[in-house]
Amino acid sequence: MWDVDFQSAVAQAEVEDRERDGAFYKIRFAVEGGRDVLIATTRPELLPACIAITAHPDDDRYRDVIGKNAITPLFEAPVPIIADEGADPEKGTGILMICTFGDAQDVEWWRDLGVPAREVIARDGTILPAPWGEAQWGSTDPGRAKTYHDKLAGLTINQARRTIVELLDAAGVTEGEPEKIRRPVKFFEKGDRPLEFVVSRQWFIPVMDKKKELIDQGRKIQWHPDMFRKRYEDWVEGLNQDWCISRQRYFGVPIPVWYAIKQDGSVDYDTKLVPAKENLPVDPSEQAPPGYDEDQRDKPGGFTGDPDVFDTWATSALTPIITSGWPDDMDRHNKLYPTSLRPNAHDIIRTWDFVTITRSFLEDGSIPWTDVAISGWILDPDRKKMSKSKGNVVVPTKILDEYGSDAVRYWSASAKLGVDTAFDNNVLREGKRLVTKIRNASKLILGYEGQPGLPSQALDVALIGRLRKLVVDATERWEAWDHAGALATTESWFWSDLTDNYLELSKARAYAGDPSALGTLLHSLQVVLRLFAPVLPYITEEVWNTGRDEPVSIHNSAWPSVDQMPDGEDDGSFDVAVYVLGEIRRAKSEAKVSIKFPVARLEVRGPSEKLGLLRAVWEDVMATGNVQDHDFLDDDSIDDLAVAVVLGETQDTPTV
RNA sequence: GGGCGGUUAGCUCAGCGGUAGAGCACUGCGCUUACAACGCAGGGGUCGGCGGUUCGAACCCGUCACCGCCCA
Repeated sequence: MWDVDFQSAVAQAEVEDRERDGAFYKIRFAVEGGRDVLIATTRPELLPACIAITAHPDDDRYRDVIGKNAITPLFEAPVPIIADEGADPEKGTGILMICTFGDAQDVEWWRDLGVPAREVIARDGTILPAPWGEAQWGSTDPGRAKTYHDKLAGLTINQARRTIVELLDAAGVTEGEPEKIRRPVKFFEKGDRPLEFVVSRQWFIPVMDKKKELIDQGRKIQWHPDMFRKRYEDWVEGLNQDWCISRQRYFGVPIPVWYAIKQDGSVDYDTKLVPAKENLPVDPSEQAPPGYDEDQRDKPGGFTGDPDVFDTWATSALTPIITSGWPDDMDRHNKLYPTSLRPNAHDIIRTWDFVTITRSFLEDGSIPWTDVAISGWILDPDRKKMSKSKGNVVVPTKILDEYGSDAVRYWSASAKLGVDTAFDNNVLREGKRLVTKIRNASKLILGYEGQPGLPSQALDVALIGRLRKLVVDATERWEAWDHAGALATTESWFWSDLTDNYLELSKARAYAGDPSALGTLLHSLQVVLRLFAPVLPYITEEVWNTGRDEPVSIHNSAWPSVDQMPDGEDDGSFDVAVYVLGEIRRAKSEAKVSIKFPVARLEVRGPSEKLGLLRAVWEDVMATGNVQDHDFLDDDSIDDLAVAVVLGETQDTPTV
């Protein structure tokens, strides 16, 4: 496939289908022996390249003409009418022309039928002149064919289409108005002109015969999420061309091949001159092949260099092999390869992932990575794909300046692997908020004075128990490739358990220098900082080193493990404390008084078991709620604690 | 046309068999000595529709609709 604008071949992986308006033109072909047929085509300008006509074998309308010859209008070329299941009876008139080269299907037919090639489209996208009457250009009236063809030669494809339709109309062989249709047209993914099939010399890596092996290679790799492995397999399964690796571009790695030039001055492409492996890399436009001198370049009996370069993908595909030291440091290579992780979005599975897997397989049968992590796209707020040309993109430097680097990392880490997410400034704000919260909470914890000890008080032991659960949970999520879940569970514990509740409940004791409270606070901070560290590297590093004489990076510290933590078990006292404190807070909120407002008397009624838990943490609840007097009433007839809050005298009557 | 995702509070998204969640937005209160770029409290959802399995379904199965992606 050839891009007229880029003047280069492109590979299947770089091609995308785009819906475009088109039309079926209906053209009448005479059939030898009487009747005629009306073929439908979207590309009438390819009529001179018509080499056969085909209809579905089960299509009764055309069964009688299969095997006969038809005559192309204007050019009077006899072409065979063949039956092929690739012809869709539902489309157009059900009978169509096969040309060199309209599309991939045409190329296939051309190969299968072994009919001559009639090349009409030049590499610059114009119509080539044709030697009607000679070898492959058979016609019952070469003079007439040439006359028509001359009117087309040199025109662009679009001009030629208009011109030939006029000529056909004038000849009275079209029928009715063209039928408007939408149909997919192949484009180079970075181009904006339809691709053409042209005849050119290119280098290919055979992959069509290795589909099974390449799918097997994909199965040796862990895909996260696994559904994207299927995406890869579908792509390999659907390949219909070998991998075209040569490009006609200014830059790139030169293809290290020369060709001999015959005595008559023509290039002998069958005599390839290849450099010795140890002499690579080689630039055939600068260097001469073995056994030749530079002054023999482009001369009869001399040589010429291959002018092409490798496709970007063909060279990029070496990345995991090269970064691990190949071929100079094979010890390092053997140690580091296959590499562990390839992260990319789902749109380049067919490029990066495919070509790299293919390249490694061809090199030594290896896989390039053990794991592939496929991220979703960040869509614009209207859930449309971001694109530079549409301008609906996020400018990284702008959000980095506005929210900070940790907040941007928070935002990207919040998106679940493989899930497309609409861009939302609020997530960045949330990240920035979290960073601020971590800084403030750390300031409080590190600002306490006193000697930290092991957690011994009921509330402290319970918090450590909950922290142990968090460590297990977050670790499991990381190991399951769920970074978003690990972050969410860590953030939830930090915000809810630690700052909203424990920091408040522990204040009285912490300000008094209670070793159990101080030890619990410091340990909790050290653990939660390390859980946050992969996502928030800067704030965690900053806090980690606060007060240290010799900075030590948190990113070199060990991941938290429950084996390294103080004992602790959540016996339910934490929830009881939070519940009773919540009742006090609500009563004050409903009374529209400050959170500091004294509770004259608190009456708690409920099962003795829960009252027991409350008694264990009562000192903390009482101090936090500013409770002056209390009464606990055993009542095993109810399941939950019932809390009655009697507020003290107000100095100012609150307005309601 | 085939395949794969998605559809949960106004918005962005978690949850994926056991009493509906978070942040933002909204309402009320509160400058409480970590934090007003904040805190506390509160309102708001028959988890796209319809069937089925189950003691029990947002979650499993079937089907339809709509959105998106990949491939023809």
